Amino acid sequence: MKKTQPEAFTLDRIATPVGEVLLVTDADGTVRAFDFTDYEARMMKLLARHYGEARLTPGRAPQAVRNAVAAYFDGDLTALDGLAVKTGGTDFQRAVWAALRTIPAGRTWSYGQLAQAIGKPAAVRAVGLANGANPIGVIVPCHRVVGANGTLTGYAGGLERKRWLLAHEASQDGPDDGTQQGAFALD
Amino acid sequence: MKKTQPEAFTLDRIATPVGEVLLVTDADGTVRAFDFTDYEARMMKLLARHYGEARLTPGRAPQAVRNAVAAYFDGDLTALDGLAVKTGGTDFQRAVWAALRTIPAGRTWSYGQLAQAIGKPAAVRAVGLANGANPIGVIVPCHRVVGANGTLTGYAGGLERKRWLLAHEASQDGPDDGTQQGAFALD
DNA sequence: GCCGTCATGTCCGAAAACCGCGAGACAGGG
DNA sequence: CCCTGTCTCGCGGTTTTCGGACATGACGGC
Repeated sequence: MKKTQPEAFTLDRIATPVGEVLLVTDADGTVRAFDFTDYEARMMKLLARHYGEARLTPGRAPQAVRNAVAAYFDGDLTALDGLAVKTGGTDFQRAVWAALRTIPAGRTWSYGQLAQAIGKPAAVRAVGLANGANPIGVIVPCHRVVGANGTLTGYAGGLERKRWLLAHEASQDGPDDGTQQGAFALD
Repeated sequence: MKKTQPEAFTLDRIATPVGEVLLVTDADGTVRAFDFTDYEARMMKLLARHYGEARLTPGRAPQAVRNAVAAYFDGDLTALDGLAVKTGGTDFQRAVWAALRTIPAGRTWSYGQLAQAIGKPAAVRAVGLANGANPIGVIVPCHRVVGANGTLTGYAGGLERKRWLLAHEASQDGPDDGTQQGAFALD
């Protein structure tokens, strides 16, 4: 029974403008999961899938990480870029998640563009799947992917939040950088 | 992705009258696996299943364990009884394997008796399955289980060896203890 | 006696379902 | 004619489900 000790993680909770978030870090201070409190069940399921009954002990994440999160929501859009993250998942999923982090704040990609970026232009739909299975929301910016026609299509934390995040990121440097960053519907 | 460090085991090889055996022990000297060399692939598969890519380093098992094994094959049939063992597997399987160790040398049970012993008299066939999945041959004496009519039915190390082991155990104290220990076919 | 039948737990492979897509066809409405 | 909304279909990983195979044995029919 014992299966090579369950690996101990720390579970922190932080308030943000879009609701409280859950932040899971390991002993090295590397981020393992990040999600909104009202989707806690989903996060737990992903953690269980990747790490097999990992032990979560409530506690405080490293100050550097907490600061970065706060800074991001405060308007410093690149504050999260330096954070170390680690995930489980299949090779394909990890490729998708890695590509996500290359999308700059304020910009959006379509699922097709993302598929192309990882060298599998036809795996468009699978990319959507992997996107939805992202265990580290916001920090790994899966919200920066929208439909080819600009619709938001979906978000694990609720479309409302996806809309808010994109607006938050777009509002900083204005729409004059030539890309279609403002193409999503603000309702 | 690293999954909670692989747990280090020692792999020893010992010569016996029925061929070389593989003996896997952990840092505590507890036996984790025991099988015949010509079925190495099967043992590796079981180890992988239970411990997920456990690291095996060739080496020497604790002398106490090596002595016990030698003593058993030399005629001291109870020499293995004191050895500590540890396994993975499901609750059901562990129940079966635990029950196996209560069968004294020189005696045999039927699969039905074994099923009854663990409180699931109907799970006869499942007991056979669990028996076949036993990662610690000989020490956990799965060879002491035979068909209700006395046929040997099967053995992961080859029926030849099952036959040898039973004969070895029966030859020591004679058939006059009243039980059906000599009921198996010696070919 | 010999044979088919059924209960039982676990693993394994195959198949299907599931989708946070996107391109193309088509019908309406200005 | 152009633009838009709706529908259909093919795409491709991942997860789930399902069915079979087994180290058996008790039972009911022939």
